[in-house]
Amino acid sequence: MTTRWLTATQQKAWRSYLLGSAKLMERLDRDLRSIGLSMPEYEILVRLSEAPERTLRMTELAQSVHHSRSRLTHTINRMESAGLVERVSCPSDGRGVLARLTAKGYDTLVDAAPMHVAGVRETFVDVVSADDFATIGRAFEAVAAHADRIGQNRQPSTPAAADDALESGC
Amino acid sequence: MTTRWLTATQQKAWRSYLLGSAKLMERLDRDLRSIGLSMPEYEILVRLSEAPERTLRMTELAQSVHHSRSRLTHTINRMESAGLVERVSCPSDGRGVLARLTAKGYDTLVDAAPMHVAGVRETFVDVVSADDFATIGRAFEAVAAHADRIGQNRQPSTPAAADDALESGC
DNA sequence: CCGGAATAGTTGACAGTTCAACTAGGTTCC
DNA sequence: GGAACCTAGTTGAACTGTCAACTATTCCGG
Repeated sequence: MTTRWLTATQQKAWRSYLLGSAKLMERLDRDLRSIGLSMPEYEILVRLSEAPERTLRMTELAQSVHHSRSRLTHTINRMESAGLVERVSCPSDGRGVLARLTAKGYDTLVDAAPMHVAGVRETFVDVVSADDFATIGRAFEAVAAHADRIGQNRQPSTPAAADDALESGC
Repeated sequence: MTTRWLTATQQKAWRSYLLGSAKLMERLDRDLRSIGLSMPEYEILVRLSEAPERTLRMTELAQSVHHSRSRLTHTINRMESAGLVERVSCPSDGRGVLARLTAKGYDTLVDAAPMHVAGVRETFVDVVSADDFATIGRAFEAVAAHADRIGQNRQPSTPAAADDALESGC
């Protein structure tokens, strides 16, 4: 099968997306770093703050922020050293570990949230129209759902004979 | 000033965006990794392939893929060891270094591109409507442009007194 | 031209992520 | 009730990215 390359317009849109989202994340990360947090850590604080008892099983938390279990272990290690969370062993499952937000962790989130939300607004929400923002939300919801659907039984995506000349690599 | 939190709808859109784009990048990266490349490396190959002589100054290349100069140095080191690019000293500027795509680098790109483009389509372009995709392109173009504009003379974004209670950290 | 400032690129230490291997506690089923 | 298997979480090594410090060259004002 011959490759369906992106049109010039699609390619431009794709590159704008890559660039814009990189700059967006960069800015938000930089903001958070000024108070000693990173984006992934901030998201963990948010998820825990919303959970009953401000506590979640490691695996649930990992799924919720979409990290690997290993990555979460490392991150929680760092956050535990910083006193933001603590580990509690799970009463109902001997294998399980609960991550619980400490008071300090909660305070840190309360400190960080206004700045973070302001950053999200200033660099994103208030930069695009309300309609466009809603469209982005719907579109990426579909992207996430679709990724799950095909994520199951997927072949390694055709090792791909270079059956045609390079046209536009995106 | 009291924080303008995100509405529930905005928050949902924001989280969908975070999740969807994470899954998207994850998939594309995984595809490329099956032939020994990463997203950043792939983008470098593309930029070089499009440049006259398949050659760019390090700094131009860094700006083009939006990496720090340091990051580019490290990445080009790895790619040079892999034989994908080579360094040439710049004739017109004694400080300068040119990165040039090798034949092997070009072949690698020709191999990778069909799979990569197929991945971009399958997980993104063909998942959302053409209109939505165009909207995303325009929106993130604006985000990128705005980030540049405020990136210049920006105060560290108000260290922010926690002047109000936590409502929704995004 | 000479001295200071700016620019190009590299370096090495550190922080964060991934990956594969591992421990340990549950589940199933005969 | 125990063998085989599955799930939860951790570990450590390898890899990637960041940051601040450094070298080398060019630019610019006097």
